[in-house]
Amino acid sequence: MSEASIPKRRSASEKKQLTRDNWLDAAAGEIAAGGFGQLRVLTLAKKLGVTRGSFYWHFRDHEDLVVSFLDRWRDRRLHELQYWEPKGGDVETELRQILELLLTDASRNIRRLQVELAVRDFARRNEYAAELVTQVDAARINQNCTLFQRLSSDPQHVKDLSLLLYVATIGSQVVLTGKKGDEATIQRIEDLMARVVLGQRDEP
Amino acid sequence: MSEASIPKRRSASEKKQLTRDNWLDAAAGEIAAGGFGQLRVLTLAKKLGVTRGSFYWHFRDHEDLVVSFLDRWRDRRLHELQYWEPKGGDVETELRQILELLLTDASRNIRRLQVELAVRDFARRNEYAAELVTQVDAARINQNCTLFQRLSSDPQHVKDLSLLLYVATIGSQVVLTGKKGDEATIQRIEDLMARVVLGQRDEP
DNA sequence: AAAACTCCATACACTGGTGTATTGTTTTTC
DNA sequence: GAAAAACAATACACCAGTGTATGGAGTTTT
Repeated sequence: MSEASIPKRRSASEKKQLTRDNWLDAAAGEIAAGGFGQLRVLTLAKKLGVTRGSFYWHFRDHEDLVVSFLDRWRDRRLHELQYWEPKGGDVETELRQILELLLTDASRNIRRLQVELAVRDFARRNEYAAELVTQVDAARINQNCTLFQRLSSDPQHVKDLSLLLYVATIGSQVVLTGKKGDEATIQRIEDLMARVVLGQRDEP
Repeated sequence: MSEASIPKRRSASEKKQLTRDNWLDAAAGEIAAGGFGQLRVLTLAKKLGVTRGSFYWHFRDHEDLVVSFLDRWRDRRLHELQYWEPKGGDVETELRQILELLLTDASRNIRRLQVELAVRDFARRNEYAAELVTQVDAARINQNCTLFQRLSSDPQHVKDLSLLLYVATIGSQVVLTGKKGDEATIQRIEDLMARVVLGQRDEP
């Protein structure tokens, strides 16, 4: 596999040849909608306007697709963390930024959220997926520690706070599944969370 | 057909006749292990030592099984709430009890937890399941409001606190998926959560 | 004890999905 | 511009699973 390959194909409905990534993108749609259990090669092919003959050229089999998808997901989730570096400012605004990123922004990108929940669910019965999810979780939790270090000097307390923030955001994403009043609710959680965390300023 | 050579009924083990609930219990196992997508009539029958002929006497079809299972789940989750009524005592011990119930206890009962997560996941692509989950969520969140009313006089703040506690517990259950060090981690979240909530005592 | 009811087995028709092999059609590359 | 490589269609063999029809075997009712 040489790099320097500029994918110049965009298949909407015209007859352009597909790439591995096109299949993975299509898979993302299916996974977001129905989870890994509903991921069908046949459906994907139909969606892409080709037959399964194409699929089995790009992928060894169904499992290859799943593993490739998971790998790409992990890589992207880890890579995007570098863009979330705190922009500076005082602790409160920085916290606000992170909260908005984790809660409000995340809840808007429903496709991405659906995929994440699907991966998480799949991880409960798939060793490999579980491993990747663990990596991503650890990286994300670790990410926020740098912020919380400015709130407390106790390293254990810092880790706990970061973890609490993380489980709260994940829980929000699981419970508030795109209903109507969820936007406002998430906003309230965000506010409360900020209040709660700032109330934890060094007092062990 | 020669005269009875192989004992047909309860051939391997002394089996009484099955009831609808037996099938639902078996379904719970499958759902906990693989989610609703992996729920197979054939597998269930094999597990129960019978053939599908039995199933189609107890249930109209596969969907009937799913709906029945969901209904039973909802009923049980709503019903059990009445046993979680606060036993009295001061606010702190009461909060401790609830936290222990929601976090530590819940994480021990992994079968129950697996089913709940599976139902939640299924709810993302099934209207009916989504409706039931919403009911259960609302009931549980409402449950804790009575406690938090003793912490704050602002009804909105009470609801927010209850919601935060709830999403944090759900998030914990999703993230901490039965790994090794999770017991201790959950304990720490429990402590921190208590600290955080008590720190929210009426301060407008 | 015969009838009736309850529960389960067997056999069959059918659907939807995977994977493989072979051939056909585009693009690259030389 | 022809050979080679990349991509896709077609046909096939082959499951795994659902649902139905029907015929039992056990149990209860009359």
